[in-house]
Amino acid sequence: MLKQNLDLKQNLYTEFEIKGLKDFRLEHIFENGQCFRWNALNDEKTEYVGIVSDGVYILKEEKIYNSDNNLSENSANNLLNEEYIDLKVITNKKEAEAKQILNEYFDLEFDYGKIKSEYIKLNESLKEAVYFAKGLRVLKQPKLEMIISYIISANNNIKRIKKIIEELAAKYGEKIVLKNKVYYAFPTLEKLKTITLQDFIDLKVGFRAKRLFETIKVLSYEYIESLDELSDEKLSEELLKLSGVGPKVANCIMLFGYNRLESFPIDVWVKRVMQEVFFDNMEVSNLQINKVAEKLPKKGLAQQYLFYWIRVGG
DNA sequence: GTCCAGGGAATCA
DNA sequence: TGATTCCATGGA
Repeated sequence: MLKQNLDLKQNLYTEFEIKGLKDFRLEHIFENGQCFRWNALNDEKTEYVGIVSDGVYILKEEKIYNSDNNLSENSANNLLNEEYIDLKVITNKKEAEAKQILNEYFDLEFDYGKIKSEYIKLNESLKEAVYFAKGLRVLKQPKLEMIISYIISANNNIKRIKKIIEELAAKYGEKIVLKNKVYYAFPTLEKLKTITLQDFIDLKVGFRAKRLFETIKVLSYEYIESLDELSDEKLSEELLKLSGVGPKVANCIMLFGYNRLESFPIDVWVKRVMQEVFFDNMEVSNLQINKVAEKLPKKGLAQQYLFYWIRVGG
């Protein structure tokens, strides 16, 4: 009897809508390399399931409409800021808490209209990228998860990174049930500290095993949170002390975990698109790329539009 | 400065 | 199909 109640309780879920979202498209947000725990549920990529700390969320784009409340086609020709979207949410969390978490996670208070209008005046290619990825947002993701995930990401591809993180969560994370399906939260730091070097090798993280093991040993939640007080420069300095964290990884952690919109991670794709847009396809150093990037306001955000544009539009 | 480390996806022949 | 290339970091 007791067990049955427990199962029933685990299968409780909440369903609600968030209405009138601007600058918001699930595909643009989830398919640009900033997160690893969201998976599309349909080919149109209008419905996703994902995990945020200890919550599972099924998100579905319900209705897209313009300011006159007319239904709108998903067309690249639509003017910026014209579209609104209603999002259906199914979650194991209570409605009020879920709303608060999603509001923070998607940074819904941040106004993309202003920065987008700056970008489209700045450069033709950037304008094209912004129109192409108009529903893109930079997520505010859990910091520990970002540190570990981006160490795993070093010299790796997104598909495999996702697979490794899924396995890590399945082995060491808390179980979460939603609609009779089982999901796993990203492991807590306490749990991560129980993972041996051999365990990491068994997870097939390759040469990153030692880096992960070493870094987890020195981390604490207090330390991770305290870094939030630092300037961009100091934060970067601290992150670079961690084993497995170089300039690219540090910038990813800063941009996606600490919401530092001036961080500019340069991977092979960003290098490619920057060379194409600003250097007439000439081979240049990261130093030169950074110099050009300095001229872009909130350059981490600009980097995201360009990355999505070159990878998906390309 | 140059080389290499696992692993698997992507791209090539 | 099988071979080759790609990928970000750190240690030798």
